[in-house]
Amino acid sequence: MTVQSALTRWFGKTARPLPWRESGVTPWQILVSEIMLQQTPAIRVAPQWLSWIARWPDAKSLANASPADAIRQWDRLGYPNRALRLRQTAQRIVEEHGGQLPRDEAELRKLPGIGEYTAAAILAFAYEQRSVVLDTNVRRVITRVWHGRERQPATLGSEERTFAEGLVPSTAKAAARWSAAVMEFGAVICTAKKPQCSHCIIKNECAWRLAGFPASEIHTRKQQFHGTDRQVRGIIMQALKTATKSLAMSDLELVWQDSQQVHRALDSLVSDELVEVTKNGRYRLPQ
DNA sequence: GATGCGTGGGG
DNA sequence: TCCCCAAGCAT
Repeated sequence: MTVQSALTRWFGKTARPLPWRESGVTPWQILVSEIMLQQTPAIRVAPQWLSWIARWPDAKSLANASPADAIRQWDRLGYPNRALRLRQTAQRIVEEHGGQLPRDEAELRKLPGIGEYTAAAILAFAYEQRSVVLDTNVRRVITRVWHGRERQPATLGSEERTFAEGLVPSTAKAAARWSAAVMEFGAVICTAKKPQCSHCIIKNECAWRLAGFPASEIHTRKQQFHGTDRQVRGIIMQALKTATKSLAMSDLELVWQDSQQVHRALDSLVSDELVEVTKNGRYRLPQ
């Protein structure tokens, strides 16, 4: 039995009951889940997806919502730019695609917030087309099982794409199932931090295990979060989301000790159109 | 191609 | 406490 069929069978038996996997979920709703899942764990997305879909079940309804409503409904999923782009995509779909999500990869990639991974995921999971779905889970599983290394390269290159494409089954349905299976396998078994190798059904095929689990080099430290503009942006957005009216600069300067940094973070939020300046020079979510 | 962009949970 | 990481994208 090939690794592909083993993981696909495993997925069929043990897949987590995530709400966007239920029958009757539309391609648009799959897209909403994919945007929410960008850099956010599925367990945190699930309840937010349910309430979002209950409020805005299709592109048209979201297109008619205000940015402020979308940002507030996004709640604390992080990266609120995603909420804005999702709403912009809804408007584009209504205006340019008759309210229907495109089935074409190039058309999907033109939409704000949809990149290489998300376009491939839509093709596979919403339309059951053959595509090369390469997220962090798939890259990690391929690196370990086929190349015998612990960690994938920092940047995704053409060699990785070519190799991954060669693993995708030729028929559309099998390809879509494989992508779902290998992603799930990376998310719950072949995890980054504490892989469950004792429960792994392909341990005898794993090049990483056969090589004795060699550790990869520690990569350069990421940006520290505490004290960054990112943190201040989050605090400002939280203040504006909970406010019942617009806030003055003097209000916002109270949310962080460094008022220079508040100014800088606020400027970037305005530039991102996550914050609006009123005629009176006050601040609020974009109406 | 490196960097910026939230938030929360786990070790 | 601190650090890592989580279905990436845009610039």
